[in-house]
Amino acid sequence: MPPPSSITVSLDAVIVAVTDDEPRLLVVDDGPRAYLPSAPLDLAADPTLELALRRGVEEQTGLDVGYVEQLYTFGDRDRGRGDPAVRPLSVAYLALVQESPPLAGARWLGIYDLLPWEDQREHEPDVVSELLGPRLASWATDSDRVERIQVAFGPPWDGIRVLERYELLYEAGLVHEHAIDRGEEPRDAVGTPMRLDHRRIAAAALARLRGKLTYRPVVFELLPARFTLLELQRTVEALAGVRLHKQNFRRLVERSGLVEGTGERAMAKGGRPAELFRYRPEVQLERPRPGFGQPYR
Amino acid sequence: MPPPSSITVSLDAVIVAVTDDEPRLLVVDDGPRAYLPSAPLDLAADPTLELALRRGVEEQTGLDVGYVEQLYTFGDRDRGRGDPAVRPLSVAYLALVQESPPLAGARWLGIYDLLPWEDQREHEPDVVSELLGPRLASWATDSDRVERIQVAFGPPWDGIRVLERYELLYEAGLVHEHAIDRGEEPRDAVGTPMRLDHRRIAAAALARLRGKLTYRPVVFELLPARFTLLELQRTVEALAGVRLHKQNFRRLVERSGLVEGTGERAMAKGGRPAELFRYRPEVQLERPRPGFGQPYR
DNA sequence: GTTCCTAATACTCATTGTGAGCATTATCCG
DNA sequence: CGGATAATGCTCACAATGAGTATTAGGAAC
Repeated sequence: MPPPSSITVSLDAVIVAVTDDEPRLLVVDDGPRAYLPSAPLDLAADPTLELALRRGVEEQTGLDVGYVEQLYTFGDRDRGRGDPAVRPLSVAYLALVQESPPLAGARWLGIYDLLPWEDQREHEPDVVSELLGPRLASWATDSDRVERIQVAFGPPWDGIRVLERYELLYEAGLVHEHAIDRGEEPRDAVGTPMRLDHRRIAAAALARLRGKLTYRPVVFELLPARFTLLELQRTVEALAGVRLHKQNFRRLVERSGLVEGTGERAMAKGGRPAELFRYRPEVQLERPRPGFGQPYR
Repeated sequence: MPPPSSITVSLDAVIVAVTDDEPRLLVVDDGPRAYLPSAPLDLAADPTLELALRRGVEEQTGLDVGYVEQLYTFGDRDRGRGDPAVRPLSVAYLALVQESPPLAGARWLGIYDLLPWEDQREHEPDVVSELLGPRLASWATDSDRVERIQVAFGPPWDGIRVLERYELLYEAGLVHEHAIDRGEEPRDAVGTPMRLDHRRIAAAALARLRGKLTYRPVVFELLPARFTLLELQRTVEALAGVRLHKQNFRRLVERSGLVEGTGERAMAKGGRPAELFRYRPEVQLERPRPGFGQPYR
């Protein structure tokens, strides 16, 4: 097999929304496994990488994404399974939107369908301890593996280590891509697989998002202009993958200056009606790193 | 001018060390302005991007870098000034090392020579308020600019917004690259310029490093195996660009579990001899985000 | 219209963490 | 021996955090 003789650059987008307290990302169907919206870099048409991405996403999904940030560039030799004469380079972006119906061919897919172990909001049927725990334990044949598992999966659980966890599960053969990449028959594994390394890219995106949440007011990109504090909390929880203590969350949010009450109240759905709040962009002028820094258990 | 017909991918490295309480980066001299060590991606020889980078750095500077992490990919049309038929794509990496003498042609350059306004450790001749303040003020002709300046330069000062500040100064014409990029004669501007957009890349690296400092034990990559708490503090201060309260810093560090005392003491240089400490990697097994989270004024 | 149910909001409280200093101790240099 | 210079120890007021308990306001069931 000759070495690759040319490079292709594609822009791949992890477009995230949170609906019904579930974080989702936009995928495109083609064949057995979904993939991320993607655009080849058009040297003539695209003055910047970000514009190339926006154009591609628009064409492929009909979405006009607002907040966009570059995530990571993937370019390892073994990442593709396509033409060996071409080396695919993928510049991945993270975009945040509010969910809207996409063009035919595209659809929203729950991030925790891809990465079920990342959802630690409910303790009951914990994928980690029930399913992965035993299998990881039997894979952990040396102290290095034992330690990596402990760092990645805790305790203490560190929400930000999404990519570390995915890569560990890949190595341990507990995600389908492991088998697929080596042409084997996929055996029992966890979560919905995607094409190529797109699930890894999604993991990188979730990691970045969880990190950013703590020091930049990015959640508001995912929320409507007005929202209740509980909606805000549920959205943060959905992304962080953990439950928060309601009263303490409210306390923090209110004194953080991130939001301000409008006098209006939301129609009650089951209980006392809540006040509607809106994001206060001026917070950026007042505090150094406005965000939802860690816990609030 | 025809559109570019081919893509070149280069790997650029921001290699950082801290010596004499000054953060430095490794640059290569060639012509009037220095540039970052860089390697073209060799499709045949390099299985992964990171390996390509390591190979390139080795060849160009003789350095074997340890800690490496991908930073950002730059690929905008206007970033080069070279052959218009080629679109340069640069995948930038951040590497952390302890300073050692490089090959001829390469040398260490103080990061705050590049970005003087980022050093807020001494208040006296503050580049921001003295020099940049007035010039930015006269550039701030609309409320959007006023606000961006306020967010970027504070108060409150946010150490992490390095890139924002550089880009603002670029737009305001206060760094040499602004003039150079448009073929004008460089007029009065601040800091040592670099080739192409390499100073911007350095700014991105410093931003990343400052962020990472707060939640991962990366400083220890820059320190010898044994160090005093003051050396640790000075290194953190050098990177963060701010002074910290000594006793409080010690308190935090000691109870963080990041380090442990060896019984040894450093030879005194002026005062009571300090105990030598070493990094405790096990901290990763115990605490979720071990680092030097924010202030400690 | 009472009674329940559910969620929003208000408050309390013990504990820990932070920002600022003062005090004491150990070496080196004259 | 008397500074000068750091390293270390300790205190203190105040803010932030983790966990609860208590109260209030609508909608729906009876």
